[in-house]
Amino acid sequence: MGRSPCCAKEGLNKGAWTAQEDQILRDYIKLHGEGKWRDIPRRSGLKRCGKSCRLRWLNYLRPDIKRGNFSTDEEDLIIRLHNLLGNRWSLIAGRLPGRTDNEVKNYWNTRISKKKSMIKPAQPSDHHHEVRAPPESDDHDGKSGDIAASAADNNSLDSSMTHFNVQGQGVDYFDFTKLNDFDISTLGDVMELGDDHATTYNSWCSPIFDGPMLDDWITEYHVQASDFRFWASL
DNA sequence: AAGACTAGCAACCGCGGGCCC
DNA sequence: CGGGCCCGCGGTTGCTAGTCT
Repeated sequence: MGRSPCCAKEGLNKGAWTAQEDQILRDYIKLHGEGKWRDIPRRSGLKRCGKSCRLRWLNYLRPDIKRGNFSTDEEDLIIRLHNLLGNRWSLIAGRLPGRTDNEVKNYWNTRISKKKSMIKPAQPSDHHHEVRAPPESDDHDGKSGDIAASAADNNSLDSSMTHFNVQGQGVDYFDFTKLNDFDISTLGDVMELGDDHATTYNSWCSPIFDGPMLDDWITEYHVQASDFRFWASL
C-alpha cells in the first residue's frame, strides 16, 4: 500500500523558521501541549507541516534545551554511549539533559567521528578501553565450551570481573552474581537501553540477582567491563 | 576585497513501529 | 487481520557563517 504523505505540500513554507512562526508554535504548545502534531498547522494557522512543527519544537523551541558547546564530559559520554548503542541518537540524547538527538547526531558527524578517525585503533592488550563491537550472538551460546570463565570472589567491582575467552578473544565482563553489596540502584536510571538489546533495570537486573544469569546476560546484552564501569560511574 | 572552500547546524525526507478501527 | 494514521528515528541535504587564498 502506498503511504500517505504527512501533509499536503501545497502552500506550505519550507526552510528556515521565522521568529513569528516560532512564536505561533510556542504559543500554541503553551496552550494545548505537545502532541497531535498533524493538527497544529490547521489549528494554529502555521503554514508548516506537522512534522516540521514537531522537529522545530523538539530541536529548537523546547524551553529545557541546552544550547552552546558540548563540555568534555558530554563529549566523553557521547563517545561511550555511541560505543555501546551505535547510531541510536535519541537514546544517546536521552542521557544528555537538554541535548537533542539532532544536536548529538550533528556533533558526532561533524566532530567526534572525525576525531576518532584520526586516532589509531587500540592495541589488543589495552582491552579495557578499546572500542570494540560486542561478540556476535552466533559466536557463542553462553553455555558453550568456548567460554572459559574464572571469577574472583568478593564484593568490589574489580573482584567481580570475569574474564571470558570467547572465540579466542579475551573480554572482561562483570559478573553481577558476585556483587553482594554493590549499590545496584545507581544503575536504575541508566539502563533503559530499549528494544532488542536490553530493557529496563527492573526487568533485567532483578533476574540477574535471582540466579546465575551471567551466561544469558552476556549472550543477550554484551555489557563489557569497560562499559559497565562507565554506567556504574554515572 | 572578493571569490572559493569548508564546517557546522537546522531542517527535510523516507521509513518503520505502534496503535486504532 | 489488514489498512490507515500518527509519531519518532536516523540519514541526508542545503543554507550560512567563517576561513582561506
